[in-house]
Amino acid sequence: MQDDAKPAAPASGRQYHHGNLRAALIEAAEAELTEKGVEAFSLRGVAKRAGVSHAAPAHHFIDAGGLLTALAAEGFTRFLESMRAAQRTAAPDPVAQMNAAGQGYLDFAARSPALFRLIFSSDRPDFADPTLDKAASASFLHLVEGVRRLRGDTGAASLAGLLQDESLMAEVAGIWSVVHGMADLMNSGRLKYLQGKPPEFRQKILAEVLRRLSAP
Amino acid sequence: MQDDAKPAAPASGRQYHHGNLRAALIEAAEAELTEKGVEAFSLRGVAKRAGVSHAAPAHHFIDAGGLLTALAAEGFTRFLESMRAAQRTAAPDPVAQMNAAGQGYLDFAARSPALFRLIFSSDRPDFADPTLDKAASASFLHLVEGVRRLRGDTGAASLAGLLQDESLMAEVAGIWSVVHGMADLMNSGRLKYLQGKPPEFRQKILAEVLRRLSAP
DNA sequence: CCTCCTAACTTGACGATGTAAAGATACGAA
DNA sequence: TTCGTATCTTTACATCGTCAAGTTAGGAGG
Repeated sequence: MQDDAKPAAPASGRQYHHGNLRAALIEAAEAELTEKGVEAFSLRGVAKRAGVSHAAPAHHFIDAGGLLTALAAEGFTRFLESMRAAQRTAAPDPVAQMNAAGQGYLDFAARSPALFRLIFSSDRPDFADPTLDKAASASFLHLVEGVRRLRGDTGAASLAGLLQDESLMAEVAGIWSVVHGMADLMNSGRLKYLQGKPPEFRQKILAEVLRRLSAP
Repeated sequence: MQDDAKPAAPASGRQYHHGNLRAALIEAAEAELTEKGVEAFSLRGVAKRAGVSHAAPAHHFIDAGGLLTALAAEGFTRFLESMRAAQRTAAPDPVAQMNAAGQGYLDFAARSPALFRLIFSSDRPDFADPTLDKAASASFLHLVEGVRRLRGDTGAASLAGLLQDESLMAEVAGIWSVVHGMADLMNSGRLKYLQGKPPEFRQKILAEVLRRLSAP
């Protein structure tokens, strides 16, 4: 009889203490999100997936938005990791790195469309939440640093200082906009033309656009 | 006694025949959307706004998605008109025209954020609907024509022909991506930096990006 | 003018949803 | 061993979208 394994699922029937319900709920929430989409997401459906009663989530998250907030934080972490992973396989020069980051951005959107929509186009996550705010800011800072290397800006700088550099932020806004726009249009299916094409195609377009944007 | 005015609201209490409920529902739906957002949109709330029973919409739209589909079609029409309006006040050369179209794009997103999210980031409207498809395609074609003028492409061409022009479509995808990305990031509040700035600021960024993208 | 057909709208009901309140259980400290 | 408390279940309620059946009114045909 499963003695010390802290079984995630009861051997028969139910058990009161799940052991690690919070993490299980976040995992179930992602499955629910992937299958139903952000707009049809159901908290009771998540509970069912995790094998607990429909009111169990309330003890780990204040409400449905709270669960989606936690999931969004996890989403941003994976989003950043997707960019980093792509950059690891690329040449070390700033242009190649920025290009790879963009590819990682698009990869994430293609691989986790529901999560992408949750973190970029939903009102439900609470961005005042410290955990989510930290995860989102980390992604933003990663982009800013990439642009700084692109411009040859050297040395460390405070976040407040970076935000006041109008020239830098204008370039950040421009570059982020292209990449995000392409990802979002692909993801929502509004740019049907991009959908049928192989990944190399969007890569070529993105590379060309970034090349023009980062030209002196 | 209001004889031929076809009053939209009953003089006292309710009346069975509204007269023009379909249009009134679409109008009410936009108000509901603006106040509650796409994700908290309620069909019963729309009915209440229009002053009819909760089941009345069913006789004009198959379901909630049907109403949102009609509203999305109207949204695309206004979206296109917003671009056209901005272009009318601009110089006639292709570059200025494309710039103005981009400004109209951003203006629409800023003025009608809920409608913008409905037409670009929601699964609820049914894009297989002929009316919505026509409205969405009109906006897309408008963009393609603008890019063609930018490239100096002359003469008429079939839609099928344009879609097969890889070089053209790549440029369309690039330009649309920047403008859309900037609009979406502003709209969702994910690029906080852009939010506080005056409209002229985003105009300058967009103009600079478009200039680089349309350079030979 | 009257009748009646039918579209337009209301009423009532159903299952599903999010969340609050109260009860049940089991872990862990004393 | 006892007991406090965190964890989870059960029950309950308001609200949601949608279906079915009933009610009203506008208009065509006599």
